[in-house]
Amino acid sequence: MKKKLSIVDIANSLNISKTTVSFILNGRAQEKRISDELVKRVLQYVKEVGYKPNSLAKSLRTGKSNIIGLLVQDISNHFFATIARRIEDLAYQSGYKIIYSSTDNDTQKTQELIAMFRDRHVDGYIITPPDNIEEDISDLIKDGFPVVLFDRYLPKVATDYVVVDNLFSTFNATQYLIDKGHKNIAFITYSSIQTQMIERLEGYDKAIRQSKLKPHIIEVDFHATDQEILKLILDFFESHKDVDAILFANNHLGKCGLKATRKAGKNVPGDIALIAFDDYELFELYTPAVTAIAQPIDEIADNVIKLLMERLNATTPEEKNQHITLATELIERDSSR
Amino acid sequence: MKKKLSIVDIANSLNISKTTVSFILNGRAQEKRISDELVKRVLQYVKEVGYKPNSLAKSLRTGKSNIIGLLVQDISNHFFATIARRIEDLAYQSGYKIIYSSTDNDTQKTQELIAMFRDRHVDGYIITPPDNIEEDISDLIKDGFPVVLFDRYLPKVATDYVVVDNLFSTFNATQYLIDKGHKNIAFITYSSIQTQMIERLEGYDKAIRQSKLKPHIIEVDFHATDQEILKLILDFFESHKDVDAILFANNHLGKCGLKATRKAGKNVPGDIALIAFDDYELFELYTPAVTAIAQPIDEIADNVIKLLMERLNATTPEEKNQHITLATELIERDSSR
DNA sequence: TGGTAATGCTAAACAGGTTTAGTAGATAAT
DNA sequence: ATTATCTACTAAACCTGTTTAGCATTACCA
Repeated sequence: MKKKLSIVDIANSLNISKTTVSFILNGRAQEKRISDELVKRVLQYVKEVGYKPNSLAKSLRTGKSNIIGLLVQDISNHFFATIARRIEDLAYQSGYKIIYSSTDNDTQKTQELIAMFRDRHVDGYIITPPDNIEEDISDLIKDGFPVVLFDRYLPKVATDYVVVDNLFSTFNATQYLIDKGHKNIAFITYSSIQTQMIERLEGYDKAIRQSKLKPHIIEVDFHATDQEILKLILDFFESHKDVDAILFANNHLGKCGLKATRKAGKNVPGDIALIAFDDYELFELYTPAVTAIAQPIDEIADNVIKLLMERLNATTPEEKNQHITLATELIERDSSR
Repeated sequence: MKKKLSIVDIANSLNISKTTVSFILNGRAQEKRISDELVKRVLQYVKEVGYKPNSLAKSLRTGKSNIIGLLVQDISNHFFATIARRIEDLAYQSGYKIIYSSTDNDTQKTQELIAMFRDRHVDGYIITPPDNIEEDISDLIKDGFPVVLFDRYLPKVATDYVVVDNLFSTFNATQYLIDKGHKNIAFITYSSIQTQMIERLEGYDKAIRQSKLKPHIIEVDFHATDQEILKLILDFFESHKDVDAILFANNHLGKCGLKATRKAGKNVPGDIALIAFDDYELFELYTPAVTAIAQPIDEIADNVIKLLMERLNATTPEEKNQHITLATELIERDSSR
């Protein structure tokens, strides 16, 4: 176990001061009038012995870490995992590392994670906020940290965020079902006060109202198990034999819905048409293939990183917040024909 | 933006030395003979003002970070995402945080990530090693860092690891197909020198040989796109009309295989029986439901953390390595009946 | 009563960088 | 000749903790 080199070792070996080494390694040689000859000697030697500055010491002094904290609802969910993966790659290209963790939509856990990130001096935050986290996010912003939210936003907190046009997405999908002649269209969602869920409900509601149809809304508790969701849907089928189409508010509910329709022996789309929010590998291969509202995953990640990088590179704190709303795409497959 | 408190602020406010504060906060009060009365006062005050020690400074001095570095092949893959998620939860319970990143099976990227982890003073490593990473892992171990591998191992490097019984898994699945009367069983795998892939191939090969059947092996390049894999399989169908069963070496190949059989218009399991390695949500809902070799995801995560914690808590470096091999389960569904 | 031990606490060094303030010597300006 | 300016560096402070070594007191014992 060879001992790690420190900047002092480098300075001593070259008989110069560590200050000089530090200036050179941080590209401030010109500014500090270090001779080109010495700069060359130092860089050469540093490369030769493979010296890497200790980033803890660096962060301790500068307060910067080149690390971005990413908090997603659940990293084992395909939607978040894919976005996280792309954000990781993009950040890496800009010289930033990512630390990520899952919030589980749990406020307390999220608070602890934010505390840990602060403690670790992360330079910026990317968050899918759970409920009641407004104050913690506000504190971050007040203390000057760049924060970008995505998937949903906090109406009471002024931040940058990237979302999709949820209202139009479900409005459009519902209208599509209406145009196909469906009269009793149900909407299965989580009971949630998060913006994305509220907007999706509103989109459905708007289309239903416009056509003067009767709304059928099932709200599932966020903590319900798959079994419970399944039962809820089956019971709904039992009590609403006339329902001829269902729109699911996210991919997990969609998956449970597929199991339920199968279990109920319903013919899709003959007895009942289905549309899910969030496309999913499963949906293309399912029989029948499932129509889905696809979110632009790559674009979401690209814009999140873009906003964050702008803030990180800004010399003066930008007052104005940027809100990016991306379009979704209704991918028509057999389950709704 | 209120300035963060430091240990000096605490010490000054209480008119005592920061050494005392440090001892108390690290539970060394008894050992250092600090009076109970003072301990109480300090703890009370610290709690009151919400002081949290700066962990960068702490890590800088102690060399410990309470962070575990987790390197998986691809965090957007369901198998790894689920394991990562559980490892995160378990580590959290033991007071450790996780930093994770995807290796992409890319040796250079992995080397850079290991360097970054070292730099950040992570206390231990959990890795699914890519090819040619033996030296870097050996260096970690030589330098005294706890390292646990999973999913695969490095025959030339003495480490702890957690794997599944790959050989028996594919042997068993192949034998199962043979017992069902299949005569021309193909095995689709990646051309890989990684232990898990080699063992899976061996298991298939052993069963085929024992029954004196003819092996049909398709090796796909790791970097092949889904389109290329699809084409490869379709071409294989074209040139091997007699194949009546396929065993896929992992879940991704399984998914491509499903698309291919559908595209080729094959009847499953009538024309061809299918078994995939790694269970997958998709497989249960597919028509017909896909038989799969399920890995014990939770158990893998549990054992990985167990081994790592043992090393982290050990006072003397343990010489002996622990190798844990877990059983898989063949989940029989319609695609192989 | 003098020496040892225990008690309760602290000054200073340290980890490894960055940054501020400044210095010695050469050159230019007055 | 003296002062100002520039060049090329550097000493020391700083970031915020932990750890080592040690210093007054008081207590104990022969």
